[in-house]
Amino acid sequence: MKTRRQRYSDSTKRALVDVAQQLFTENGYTATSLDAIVAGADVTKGALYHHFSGKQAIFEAAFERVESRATSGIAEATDGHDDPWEKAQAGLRAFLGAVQEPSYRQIVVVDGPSVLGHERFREQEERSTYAIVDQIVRSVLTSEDWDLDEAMLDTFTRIFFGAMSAAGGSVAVSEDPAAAADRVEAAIGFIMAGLQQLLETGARMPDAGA
Amino acid sequence: MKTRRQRYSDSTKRALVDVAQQLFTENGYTATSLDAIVAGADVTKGALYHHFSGKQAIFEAAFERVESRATSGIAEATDGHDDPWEKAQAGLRAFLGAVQEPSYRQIVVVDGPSVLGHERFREQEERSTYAIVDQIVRSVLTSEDWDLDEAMLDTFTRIFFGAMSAAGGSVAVSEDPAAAADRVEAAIGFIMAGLQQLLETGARMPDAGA
DNA sequence: TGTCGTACATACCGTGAGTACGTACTTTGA
DNA sequence: TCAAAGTACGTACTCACGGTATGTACGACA
Repeated sequence: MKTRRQRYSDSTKRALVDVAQQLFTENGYTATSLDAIVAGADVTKGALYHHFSGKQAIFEAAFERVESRATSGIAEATDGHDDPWEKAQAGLRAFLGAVQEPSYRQIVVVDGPSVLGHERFREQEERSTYAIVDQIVRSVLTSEDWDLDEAMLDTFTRIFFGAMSAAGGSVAVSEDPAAAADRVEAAIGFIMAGLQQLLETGARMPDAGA
Repeated sequence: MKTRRQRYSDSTKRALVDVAQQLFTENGYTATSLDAIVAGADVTKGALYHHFSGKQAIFEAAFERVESRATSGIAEATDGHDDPWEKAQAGLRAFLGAVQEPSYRQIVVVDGPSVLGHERFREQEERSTYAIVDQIVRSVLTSEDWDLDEAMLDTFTRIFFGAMSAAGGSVAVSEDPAAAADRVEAAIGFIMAGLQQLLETGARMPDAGA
């Protein structure tokens, strides 16, 4: 049972993150001042510094919210598909959609690494969108007929995650995003099909541990 | 013929970029003050603002230098190979090496997008490392026996470029970079081999224009 | 009903990017 | 050769912004 005080508190905190997310999305991190955020939320710096330890902290709150929304969106899209291949298709489509959202592009892709730092950024990603991609890649590249060791599966996930992120970014700036997204889906589908075929024919990795 | 004044001028400018690159690499963009840069170069802010329009401009100078060094390093590695496949192997290896350099990781990968902005960042990349990757991908994925249209080749380049960047980043933070690099090379080689095999057997893209 | 902690507001400080202006030196033209 | 002009800086300052220190009102709880 939330007390009345807590409800007020929660609402101002939510208002702060709301405004922060919007301003960070529109102007980027450095061009967004705390004064603008507290003005937009109709509070003062005292309130902000009561709820957050500083600018980076409120950015991270917005970051987590955006990542979380993207993650649940993708998870929702993959649910209901049992076939790994269909699941991958649906996930890829949802991923490409999520990456095109302005908030995601600016807060996660552009400002995320520099504000949070590389390792903290990776931590955040690894327990959200990356985790989903990892799961999908594993289900598609794993079978009774062949096996890849753990390190190699990780490598493939990294590669596909990077490929999809970059592709998503190019889709977003394309003049015909729908067509670009179709091309990306086709290309990645093609790549996965080639991989499966190679694995089925029992091809060995080209000197993986040289 | 350079006048004496110009030589002095050039040397201070070079000194400024030298120090800037080092400090940006060590501390990141925002944590590097212009005062620290001019102190390291033994000049004053007047000198800096005479040569550069501001902090972003001197960052961009450092950025271009780092990108240029990476580009020439990769180009050097691919030269001398005539076979597209060997060229791709050498280029990939050089790319993975370049991405591991601290200056490249911090200035280009981490701070680049947020400081320069997404579109300006893309411009810079497109005329340096991206151009090389594009060339290599084209040479490997083009043959007399099959053809991909221009847009599809672009898509593949984007995908491979993103894959290699992400993979390079993970190689750099790995505890055994050499082994990680080997795995990445193997994985990408595997992907390319699968693609070639699919193309040779005349497989069509899975509904590319659906 | 008093007191204690929470949820803010207000006033202030320090840092750092950017600017205005001064100055020495060097090239250029008569 | 000597003034005039432009270049390559140095010095001193402003201002915006992140952060802090301190005050205060109000709900919870005894």
